[in-house]
Amino acid sequence: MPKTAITPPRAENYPDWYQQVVKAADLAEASPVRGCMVIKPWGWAIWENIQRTLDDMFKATGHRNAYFPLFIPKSFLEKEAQHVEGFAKECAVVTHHRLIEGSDGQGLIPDPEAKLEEPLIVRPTSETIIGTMYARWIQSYRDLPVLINQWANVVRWELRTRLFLRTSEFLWQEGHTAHATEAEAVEETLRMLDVYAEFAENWMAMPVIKGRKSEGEKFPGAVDTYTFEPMMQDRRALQGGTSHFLGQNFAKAQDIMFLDADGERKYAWTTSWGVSTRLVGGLIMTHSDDDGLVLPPRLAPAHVVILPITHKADDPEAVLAYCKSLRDELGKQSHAHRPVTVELDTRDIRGGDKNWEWVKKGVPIRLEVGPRDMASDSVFMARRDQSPREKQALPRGEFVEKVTAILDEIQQALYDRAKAFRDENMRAINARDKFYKFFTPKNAEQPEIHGGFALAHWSGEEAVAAQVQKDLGVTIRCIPFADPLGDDEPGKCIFTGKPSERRVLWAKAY
RNA sequence: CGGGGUGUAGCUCAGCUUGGUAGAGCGCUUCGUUCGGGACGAAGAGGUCGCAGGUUCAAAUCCUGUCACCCCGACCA
Repeated sequence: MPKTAITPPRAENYPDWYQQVVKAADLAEASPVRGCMVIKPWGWAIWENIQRTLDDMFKATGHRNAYFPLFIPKSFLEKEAQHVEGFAKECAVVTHHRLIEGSDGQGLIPDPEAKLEEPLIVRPTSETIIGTMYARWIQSYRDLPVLINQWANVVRWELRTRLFLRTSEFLWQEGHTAHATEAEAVEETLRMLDVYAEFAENWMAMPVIKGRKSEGEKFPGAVDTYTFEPMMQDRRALQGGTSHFLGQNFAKAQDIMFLDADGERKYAWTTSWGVSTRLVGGLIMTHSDDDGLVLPPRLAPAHVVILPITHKADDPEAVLAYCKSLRDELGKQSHAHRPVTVELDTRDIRGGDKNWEWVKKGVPIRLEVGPRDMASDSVFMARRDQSPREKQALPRGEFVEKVTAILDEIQQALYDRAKAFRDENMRAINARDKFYKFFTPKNAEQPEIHGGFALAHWSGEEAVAAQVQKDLGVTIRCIPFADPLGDDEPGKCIFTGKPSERRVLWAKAY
């Protein structure tokens, strides 16, 4: 029997560990369609919780949901030059609208008679189609701001995919707003970045660094891209989500104009912002351990799982009844705006298998309830943030009363642990050779987990950043709003010696 | 799109060099013993060996073609 539920452990082969966690928790699996995944019920339930929470936050900041088409006429994509350049090479294209029987057993082939006049692109993002509609809707400054979000799937034909982190089709939300003034649009962009960061930290228990993307890393067509970057347990950064200030670039490309109070016709200022199913990948890589998935209680599909131990009870039905009443009682408690959710696992499989299955699924609290507990009116509890073998007996009443507090404690413990890990692996670096050493594995054949977040001065030259990326695979993750180590002073670029306004965050990234 | 590799049972793979018509482990089903813990024994179900041609008395095995997938790069939420 392996010492841990997941083989290999993180330290041995991190990418493989990740795949095994996804598989063991039954979150998703590869589908027959290249690069596209099937999200299974447990994974989908996590996504639903993410969606619900974010959706509430979007509504609370004044946004409404709407829906725009999956297909975008090719010409729309062509309107914004940088935008085309950024996305053209990874688009799925629809060219026909009918299939016919081919000759010689070719099977079905596109009907040449049914070729589309203009190809349709499966949206890689919806700025162009939504902007086109905004151009129709916006006439006057009184029509502004337009604050709309859509939950949708998008397709980017990625060459290499990984479950949740990068799939050809992925699910996301994309907010698209239009404003009368630049200041308002910038404020919106930053507000939504804050919403994301708050969600990441308070719900996902995932500490993040907020900042602006460098020129080389920003969204195609944006004036400024803002991002939040958490550290995964292999010390790489994950771009959690982005919020873009689009200036008037898209408004000009799509004629989004309004008549202002001063009687002048002006271009609107637009923003867009999104997070995707990639967050599930981030959640996994932030908290999970060598025994599988670890879920923060606030997003867990189930808070508590009850494992009845009935095999040697005189009266198994009585144990089950005890478990059911416990479930109902717990369900009356609430945690983070939703009722405490309880799974009662009555399946006829071995207790050990059953227990480990829920360990691997990451449920925050497991309760073993058997005749002994029933006799003493107690429960036997194990927490997912502690060792799988660490269990404690608690009086039933006390447990029910404390369950919310225990869940809060687990939520906090996960955040603290993730933050401590990140802080341990983040440092200011003031010399080029130290920087290169930091990001170079000791064993090049089988690179161990190394590096982390480096805060180093950089003068803003893209060529320098490109060279670093080429040498080390390290990129500028963001120009932090506030230096996470507290040094916001200007200095000199560690690569060129040229003046630098502030330290920027460097890391290997997903 | 470059470089490497692999397609055999639900999964992981052996068999291929030296052709003789299919194997293991895990998983699954049933029974029994166990069990506050990922146990053990017995019996059983399950594959036209990616696909199409060719060579041969005979092809998982040799040849040709083709498709798909994986890994490493480049690109990317």
